[in-house]
Amino acid sequence: MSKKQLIMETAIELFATKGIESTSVQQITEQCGISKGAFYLSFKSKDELIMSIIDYFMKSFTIEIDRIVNAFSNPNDKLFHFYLTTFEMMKKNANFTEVFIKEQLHSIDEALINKMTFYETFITKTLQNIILELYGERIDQHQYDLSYIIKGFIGSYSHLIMKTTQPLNLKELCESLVEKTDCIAQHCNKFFITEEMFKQSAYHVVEVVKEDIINELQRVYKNMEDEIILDSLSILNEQLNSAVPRKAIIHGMLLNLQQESKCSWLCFLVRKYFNL
Amino acid sequence: MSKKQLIMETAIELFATKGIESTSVQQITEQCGISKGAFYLSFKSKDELIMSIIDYFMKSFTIEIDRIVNAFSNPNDKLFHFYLTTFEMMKKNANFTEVFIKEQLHSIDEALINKMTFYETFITKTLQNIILELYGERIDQHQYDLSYIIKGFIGSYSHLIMKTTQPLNLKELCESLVEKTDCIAQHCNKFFITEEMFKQSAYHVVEVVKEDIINELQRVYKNMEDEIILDSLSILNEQLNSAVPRKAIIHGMLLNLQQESKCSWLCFLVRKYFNL
DNA sequence: TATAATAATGACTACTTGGTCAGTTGTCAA
DNA sequence: TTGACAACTGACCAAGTAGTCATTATTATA
Repeated sequence: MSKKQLIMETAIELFATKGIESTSVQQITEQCGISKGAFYLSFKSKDELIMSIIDYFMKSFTIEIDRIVNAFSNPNDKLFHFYLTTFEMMKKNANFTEVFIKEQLHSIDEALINKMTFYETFITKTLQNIILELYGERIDQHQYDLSYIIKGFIGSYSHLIMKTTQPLNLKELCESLVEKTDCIAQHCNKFFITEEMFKQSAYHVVEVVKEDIINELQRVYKNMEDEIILDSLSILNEQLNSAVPRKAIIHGMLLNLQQESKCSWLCFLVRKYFNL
Repeated sequence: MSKKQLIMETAIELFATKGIESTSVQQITEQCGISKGAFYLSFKSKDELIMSIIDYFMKSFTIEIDRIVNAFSNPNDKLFHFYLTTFEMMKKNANFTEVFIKEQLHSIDEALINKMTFYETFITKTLQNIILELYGERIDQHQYDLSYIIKGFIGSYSHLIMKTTQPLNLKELCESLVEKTDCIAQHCNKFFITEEMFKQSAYHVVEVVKEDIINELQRVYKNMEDEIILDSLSILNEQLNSAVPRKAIIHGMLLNLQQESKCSWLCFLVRKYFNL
């Protein structure tokens, strides 16, 4: 395990029990068994550590949701696995989830807020797509309420998951939630949230821009050694800067890269950018 | 406005924007236009201030929920007003709600945790009673899921209420939520939360004990001047310590006291204690 | 083995925090 | 006008904070 990872994991543990503000860098380094100076070799500030942790988990979560939703064609399965993946990720990263639920992070860097908006918007968008696929025209203006209701289910039951020590049958839970979602979509007539309200409160238009991809590409490039991976990254870079990018080449390069977990986020961005 | 109230209100405002931990006593006193010393005349520590704020709002909320639910006999109205009162209280105390949502308060005094448990349990119990009155036998084991679902609705839509600046028709929202609650209660078959799971995670048996009432009574007594109120408190005290308390007398004293808002919590405790 | 390069240390600084307390101010009855 | 009392002040303290940097240890290379 790299020093960076050690610090992040230790920090999450401490954050979860004592809160972010009340955990000092000193305590983190003591728990890690390293010196204070060593900490500042990995992160240039405490804020950067916090940012990194949040960014890391939000990326994993976003990638995983995207992967699992695309893995199923039946919209019913999509909804089921949207629930299931969410709960599983929360349970797997219980410590982080706890921190995240507890501290809605005031202030902190504006860059982080923008990133968070991106992640949140993407997940909301994914959920909206599932709802529309599932219920289509029929649902009409109900779709925005449904989105809130689904998030309400997740919020409420996630508390249960975090609290309980006994093992839970998450699949059973998700099946019951799909039933309940269906039930509301089929039988309810009164809606409250209008399109305008929804967009104002939850739906920021966030586009992947070429610059983000190039940045991520350069970041990844530095940490790679395998020749095919490096070459794939170069070719991808050429295609990105080309006036007429060829989708087949990009597609192939993504297949090359998807073996490497460090490239997941890059692949995600590229797929969204080219609608692949 | 008393100095105590000034400090509390100023603190809530600052807490809401910067977070509890990041707000210093210095900043609070500066904003109030008082000295640091003056702060410590009203509160013996920052923690006590935090405790007082939370306690104050949770008391108000608990009393209000209890009042409004008892004001209606039709269980459908009860559920509607449970939703409505919750949202209205949240909106009215938006700043506090924000702090409360954002910071799930790690550590802090054990006494506070016990108090919170009491408030939460009482509200959960109230909600369970409404559910049982509404759906009775029919609902059977679904009742625990329903409780989680209702709380999920509240959690999710409260975010909307806090975010949006435009005025919302809360009654319309609550009607739609009652419809959705009904819908799930009537049509869904799959339940997830068992009685055991529910009790373990959310339902602590909390009894009002005589000692709590006596403490509250003495606290209130010191701050009163009206003769009838003072006498009513004395009589209530006698009845509490009597071997055979007479409900009619207690009932009458509560009627005397209920004019005085400072006695609300005392009245609430007494009513729960004697099942009035 | 000698040398260069990198990794890691922890005493240190500059600053903020919650909390105290000797002293000042204001009030009001005698 | 006096004096007693409470309300209030803010310099001060000990403890803790994030972050730095001269120094030392470790490793890789020649």
